[in-house]
Amino acid sequence: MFININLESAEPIYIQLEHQIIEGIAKGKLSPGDPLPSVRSLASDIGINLHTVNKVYQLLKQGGYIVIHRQKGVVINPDGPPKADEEYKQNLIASIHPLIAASICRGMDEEAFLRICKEVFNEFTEEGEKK
Amino acid sequence: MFININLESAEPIYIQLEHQIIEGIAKGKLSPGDPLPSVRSLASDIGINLHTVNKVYQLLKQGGYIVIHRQKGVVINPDGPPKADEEYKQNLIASIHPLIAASICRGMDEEAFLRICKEVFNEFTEEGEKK
DNA sequence: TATCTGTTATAGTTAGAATATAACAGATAG
DNA sequence: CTATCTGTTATATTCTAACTATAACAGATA
Repeated sequence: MFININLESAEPIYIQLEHQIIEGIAKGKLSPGDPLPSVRSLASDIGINLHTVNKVYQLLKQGGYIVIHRQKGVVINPDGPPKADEEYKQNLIASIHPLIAASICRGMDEEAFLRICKEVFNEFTEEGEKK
Repeated sequence: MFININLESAEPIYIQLEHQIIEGIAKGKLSPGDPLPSVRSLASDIGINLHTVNKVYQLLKQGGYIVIHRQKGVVINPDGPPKADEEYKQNLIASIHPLIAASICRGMDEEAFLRICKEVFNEFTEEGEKK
């Protein structure tokens, strides 16, 4: 796997892991139908507890990113994650809100902020091409 | 004050308070030089502990949003917060990164994401006009 | 039968968040 | 001078989240 956990980070391990798997999907490193390691193997792989991995899998399942076949294993949702609905967008706005407020305070205008967003988008679409 | 804390939220009180003050600055409700309540009065105002308020003031001071005159009180930084530097932008990118990854997974394209950002920006610039 | 899967249960440690109470030093108003 | 305000520091406690550890269970598979 491409997982890289920073145990010193203030960001909880399970959040780091969740983000990296979601980013793996966004970049096309993980495609619908692809298998994910078992909770035990992934846990020993990155040197953490299996419960932490299980927690992440539950969150990803809840988010529609993965499907869990009880005794088969974990698979990236063959249908892909559900499309962004109104609830998702509201949460997204709530997350972006404080970032934009701080950026405005620090003298960034809309254009500068959007440029940064575009850069991040390019990072994903470019790496999607590579594969 | 315009502060509104949700004690039931999973988001820590001190984060909520910090965000709301920063948003107050971004919207022009708080202008450079404006005084902020003392840690004790604001704490009793919103029904929380003075140490929680003090923690927020320390964070805001560290971020350059406010200036603390030991026995006078707390004031919005007369020079305004420092401009966004490279470090700030890197942190901003790190914060936006997982949001964009999740949005891509959920079928949002760059245009849809930028539109939401623009909406949030309008919320600030519009309210800035009101004042 | 042995081994793998996710799942559940229980218990422990550690750290962060929030509160409570108290005290200190400098400034200010009476 | 005294009383009161300011931010600041210290100490202690409570509660929860995050993480780990060990064990067991049920279903599937080789």
